[in-house]
Amino acid sequence: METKTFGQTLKEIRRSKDVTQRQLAAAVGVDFSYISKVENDRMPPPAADTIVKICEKLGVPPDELLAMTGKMPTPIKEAISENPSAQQFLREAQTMTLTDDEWGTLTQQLKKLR
Amino acid sequence: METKTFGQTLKEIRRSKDVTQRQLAAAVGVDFSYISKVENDRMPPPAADTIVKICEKLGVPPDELLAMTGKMPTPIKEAISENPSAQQFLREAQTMTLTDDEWGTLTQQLKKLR
DNA sequence: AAATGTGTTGACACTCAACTCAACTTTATG
DNA sequence: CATAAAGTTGAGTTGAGTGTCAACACATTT
Repeated sequence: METKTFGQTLKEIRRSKDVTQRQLAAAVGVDFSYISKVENDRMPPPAADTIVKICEKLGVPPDELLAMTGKMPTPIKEAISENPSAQQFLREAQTMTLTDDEWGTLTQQLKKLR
Repeated sequence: METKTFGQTLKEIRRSKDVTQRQLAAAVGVDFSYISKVENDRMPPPAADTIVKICEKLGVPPDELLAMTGKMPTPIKEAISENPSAQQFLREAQTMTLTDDEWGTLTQQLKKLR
């Protein structure tokens, strides 16, 4: 399973939207040379919040790119940090080492809560 | 609700176990003066992994101290980072801004999975 | 009182992520 | 070809996090 890198993926999305590195960088608030390096995997992926901004400019949901990096946007991290119940949940979950399917089940049950 | 600080809590636990700052520091692998500062809240709480080591030496579960800091130990963070399904779950959870009770419910359902 | 054990403080150091800046090269356009 | 736009590269910067080191102070023991 040859998986695309973060940089390759970003480059493809950006090009498909006909956006230059400079345009993207300006919209996001970083230097364009940084975008170049990220796209060529000469630097690790940007901070989660920067990824979110990138996806906003490119008009795509951030989920795919975020998932590739294993990073979580600040709002989510804060929500967890401030919530002992959530932390408790995560510690339990980790000791159980859930499968993907099990996480899916939980996501379903999550939606049923409302 | 006057909440105890991290430093106060740590100091109490350490003293209750009759351990000196130097003993604790040596066991954990940090300078004893650092322990002093943390206990007096002159520095922010240590990294999550250091907190875990501290609790090991003191023979208490790390949950309480970890919860006070809103930090997550490396193993848990990695488990999430490597798992897109878990991230998906957390993003959903965050957009819903769950209550404590709802987190509790999920923790129950989590246990029922096995 | 001297020595030893314990705790406190101020200043400084080290690491890493996440970038920026300046110079250069490559590609597209008139 | 000339010019400009777009992309690449190496070196340096910045802030947050996580501590260290040396000096001192206080308490206890011998």
